[in-house]
Amino acid sequence: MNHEVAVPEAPAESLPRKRRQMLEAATALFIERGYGAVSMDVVARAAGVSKATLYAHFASKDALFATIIGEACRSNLVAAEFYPADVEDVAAALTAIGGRVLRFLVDPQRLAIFRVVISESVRFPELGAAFMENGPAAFRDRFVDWVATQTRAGRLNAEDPKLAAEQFMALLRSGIYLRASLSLPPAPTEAEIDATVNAAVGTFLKAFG
Amino acid sequence: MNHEVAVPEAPAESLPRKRRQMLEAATALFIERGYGAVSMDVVARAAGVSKATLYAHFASKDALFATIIGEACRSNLVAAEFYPADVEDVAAALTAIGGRVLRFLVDPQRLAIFRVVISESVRFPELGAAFMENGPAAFRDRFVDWVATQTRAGRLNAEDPKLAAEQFMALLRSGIYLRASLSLPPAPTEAEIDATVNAAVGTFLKAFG
DNA sequence: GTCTATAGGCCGATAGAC
DNA sequence: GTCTATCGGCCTATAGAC
Repeated sequence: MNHEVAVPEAPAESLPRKRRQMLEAATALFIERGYGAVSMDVVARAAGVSKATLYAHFASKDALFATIIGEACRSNLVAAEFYPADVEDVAAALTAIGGRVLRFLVDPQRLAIFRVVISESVRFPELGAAFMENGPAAFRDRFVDWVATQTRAGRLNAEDPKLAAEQFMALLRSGIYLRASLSLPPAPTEAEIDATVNAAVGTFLKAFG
Repeated sequence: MNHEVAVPEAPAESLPRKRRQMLEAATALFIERGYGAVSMDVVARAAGVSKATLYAHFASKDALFATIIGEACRSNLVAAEFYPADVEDVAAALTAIGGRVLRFLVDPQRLAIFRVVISESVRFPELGAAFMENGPAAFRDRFVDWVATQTRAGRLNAEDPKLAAEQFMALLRSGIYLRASLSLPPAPTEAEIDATVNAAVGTFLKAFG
């Protein structure tokens, strides 16, 4: 088995029909069941192609897996409009950002991706790196800038914006997130999510407000 | 495949020699490689027994896995002597507790158990429950009591001790823990661990001191 | 490029001797 | 209880026709 499989840098565009079918089927299956529980037979059947066709496009199961999960690690939490420099109420802004992030984190599909990445990161080191780079680190870098901006504007007081940003992200993961990660019912309710975000904002502002 | 496999409540004592060999070999293998990557042939060979003997003791691979990982989820972080009621310096006490917890969390073997549990929790729901109950929840319950005690003594000011305890645990997992969970080098250094604990204690005390 | 068919191996689990 | 030997199935990957 060859584990030196690169994770592609950017998503492909306007793929041929069959290739798109294979990627979509494999993405759903790998995210739902993980690496070991998905066979190339099942991927091929779900995509409506033969196994030989699958192997014509992807050199191995490893390559297919790394391609797909690496792509699935990308998030949409870094769009600039989520982090306005001028805010009237910093608590409300933090609550909005935190709510967006935590709802993203506890989304069942995102949790499934997280489970797959964390469990295969030992065998596919580039997977953990791609996840970190495109997910948590990308968000953190954007959020660090926002915290620094608010500190310069006198609305926050974070000596070390990077530390403050990491701690805010950590506070969002308190309580319900671990339970959701471990697939434990009940699923987080909207009320729980809001309460967790509000508590995180409260503690963050006592420390850095 | 039968997924309704119970996780045992207590560790067995004075096991027959071969049974102990099987349990030890299987524990190491499952923790290191996960469920899918370990075969019963390999377990039997590592334990120095035949596969038939393995199946004489454990009804299926599922049963063996649930037995072993459920047992491995137990932690030793709840011993009463770690949480003295009378403390001179609450910051120092928090730092001691936090250091113990975070060093426990980033220990390579514990991280490996966490990876296995989180990835198999979908297929083995009782595994996630056993992990939560014997690990994070057991520690949290003990720590909640300590926070409540310190609040009554006037050394902390936590209106909601459970929330405060959850947030302290979350703050400990900020920064280095996610990186370590994803198997990303470099491994956390002692200095990083201490800095993370100190930062968690600082933020916690600003909010609840 | 895409198919059918299959090679070759490892899997979980069991039969039967002792 | 423990062993050797093996079953039937599914796995990754490929050969060869079109």
